Amino acid sequence: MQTSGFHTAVESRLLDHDVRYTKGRRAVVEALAVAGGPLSAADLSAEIGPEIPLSSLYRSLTVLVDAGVVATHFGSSGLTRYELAEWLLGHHHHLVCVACGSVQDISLPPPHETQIRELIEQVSRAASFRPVGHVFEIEGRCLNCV
Amino acid sequence: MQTSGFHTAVESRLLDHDVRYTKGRRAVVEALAVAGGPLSAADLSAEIGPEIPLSSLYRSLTVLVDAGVVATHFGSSGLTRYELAEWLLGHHHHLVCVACGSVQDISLPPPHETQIRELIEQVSRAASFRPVGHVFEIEGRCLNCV
DNA sequence: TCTATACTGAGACTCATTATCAGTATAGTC
DNA sequence: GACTATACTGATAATGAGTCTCAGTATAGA
Repeated sequence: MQTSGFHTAVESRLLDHDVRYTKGRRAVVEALAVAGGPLSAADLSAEIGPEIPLSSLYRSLTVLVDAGVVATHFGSSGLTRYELAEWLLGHHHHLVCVACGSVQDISLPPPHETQIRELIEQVSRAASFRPVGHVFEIEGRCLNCV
Repeated sequence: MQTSGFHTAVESRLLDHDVRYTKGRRAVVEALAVAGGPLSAADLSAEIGPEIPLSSLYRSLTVLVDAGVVATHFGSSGLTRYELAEWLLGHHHHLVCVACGSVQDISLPPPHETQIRELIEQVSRAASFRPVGHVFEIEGRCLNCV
């Protein structure tokens, strides 16, 4: 992924939220941009290095989530993972490995995505539920854990 | 849901795992059986009452999960919720309220379920991924939180 | 350069969950 | 029924992800 282009997009989005695009926040966005799926805070810390302490990392994540730049993902194993929001990364879904816990992004063929959207409309209407998003994940074993 | 019938099924399953079906474990299964969606440990404790302390409750849950009687669900807000396994409850999906965190079970019309299964096959094959299950959740606002 | 305010780093803290350990209940055997 | 091995429980301590606090630092705007 080209990490140069969207830094300005992220920066202007943060400015809209009266928030600066500092070194620590930039490091988080950079690390998420090159990842192939959502990362935990520990993953991020390992990726970025010790120059950003965990407390600052968590705070950066909170700010970025509030500004809609980063999305949270609560997958298996019960720890929070983070990834860039869909307006940066595009709509996608996840392959979750039940053995090693890794998460890989995939995108679905457009007709299937349409099917899912229709399904959501139909089911939500029946349940008087107002949908704002959906999670579709395939659980299984990745190439390394077969 | 009739809670009488499957206690014997659960008991025999636990016996297969060399594990007893004790009062505390029975209370957990009973509480999950009457719930309309996955419950957190705190929910369960409130439901069951103080006669089962939290430490025992968590242990019971661990045993039941290991035996395949209970399934874990890691939803938003980062806390683990528990529900009866699919062989007891039937295959279903979730409506997750982003406001109050509640989770409601739904089942999809069979043709849609078939669509999803086919989609999973297709996507997994393309990614050399061996699927064992899937999560499909609709996020939005429930009737109480509109 | 000055000032107000946002941000950072270190460490204390919270809270869900897990581990420990001594005591209790239970199944199987005599 | 008594005995024994083992599973189970309850209380409590420990763990670990994530949050809060506070003093010090950086930055934007004047």
